[in-house]
Amino acid sequence: MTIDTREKILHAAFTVLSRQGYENASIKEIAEEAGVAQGLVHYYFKSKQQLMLAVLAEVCREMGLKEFAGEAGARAAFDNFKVMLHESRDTHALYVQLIAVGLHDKEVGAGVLEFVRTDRAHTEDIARQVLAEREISPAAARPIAGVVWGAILGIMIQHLIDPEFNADEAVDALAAMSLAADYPSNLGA
Amino acid sequence: MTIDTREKILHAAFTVLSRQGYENASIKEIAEEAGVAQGLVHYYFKSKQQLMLAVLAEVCREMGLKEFAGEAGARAAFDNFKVMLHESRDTHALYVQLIAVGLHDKEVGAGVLEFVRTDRAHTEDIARQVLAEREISPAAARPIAGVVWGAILGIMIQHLIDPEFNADEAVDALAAMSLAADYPSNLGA
DNA sequence: GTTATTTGGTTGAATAACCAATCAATTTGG
DNA sequence: CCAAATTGATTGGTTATTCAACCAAATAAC
Repeated sequence: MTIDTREKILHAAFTVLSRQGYENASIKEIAEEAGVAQGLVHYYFKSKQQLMLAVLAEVCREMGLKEFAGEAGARAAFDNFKVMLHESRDTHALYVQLIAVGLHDKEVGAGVLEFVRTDRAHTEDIARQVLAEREISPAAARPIAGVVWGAILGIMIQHLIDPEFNADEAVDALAAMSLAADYPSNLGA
Repeated sequence: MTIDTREKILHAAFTVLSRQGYENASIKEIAEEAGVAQGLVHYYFKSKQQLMLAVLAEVCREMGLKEFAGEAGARAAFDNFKVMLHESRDTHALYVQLIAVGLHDKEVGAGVLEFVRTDRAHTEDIARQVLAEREISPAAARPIAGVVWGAILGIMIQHLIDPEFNADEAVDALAAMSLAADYPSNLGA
């Protein structure tokens, strides 16, 4: 039974962190959740911060990028996001947590930044394709990606915070707004 | 010299929190920053959580709502946000911090939620006015507010995280997208 | 007008709990 | 038999919170 112990600890860390938040998550509790002695956590991760970075990598992987292309792809991506909103609540909560930690922790911040840039670049690609399909200058792709990616994050956060927030209709509105026929006419000047 | 001591502590808490983040901000350090004995902090705020709530109120006040109305007001609000992005960096960082804390702290979460709802409702008002000016059904105001408010938060976060992110162009794009002439034709069904 | 007394503000040391990290000892598996 | 994996007690430090003592100024008593 070689169920990777490291994996077990990592998963326990994920669970405890998303349940209790960063500041009340102790190594002791993570070890307990994993059903393992305290010392073992430091055997696999030399510091709590290293463990955090490993969890961050795991979170990024779980939110990982599927491939979408063109306007049809954009619509598929929005639909996919609607599903994720309900299925990956814990992952999203942990993600927001890590963004906050990253604001004051250099290493975590660097990891978060890298993921954000990659993900936003992916959004920008799709935007560029949509613009190309409509034979519009691709100059607007970057600002649009900033808006759309930001709106997705913002909707995710509202969905986490507010049980009455209707995330689905917001995503639909975002899709409509970002795929409206003529919106970029006054953009990319 | 009756400079309100409570105020002094509150301000010190704001400073230390936005400088070091929630999890490394100790009462001791806040007291030092305020130039005051440790015990005094608990004299004015019976627990660290109470202090957090007071700081949250202060943060909400500083991000507080100016009044805007109609499409002209919407444009003014976007411009105002562009200024705030650069002037209120600390406040915004602390805000994100508190959102994350609120995910696992009931009281802070309630405070954050209240502010979010108020602020989003304000956005919804403006949206409704813009729709009215164009004689379009106001049904779309709520989802649009979810998107625009979320995008603002998302842009704020990107601006905090990524020094190379061009927040101004993103805000301009958001303004263009949300004020485009015909975007809501397929919304509010 | 000059002592007491009370009050609210302030101090810093003490408490008790908790934490990440270390490490010597033990177990397990090849 | 050895090396890797695992244990749990220990260490050194930090934390929020409590508390008895102290101070200054205001109020009351004489």
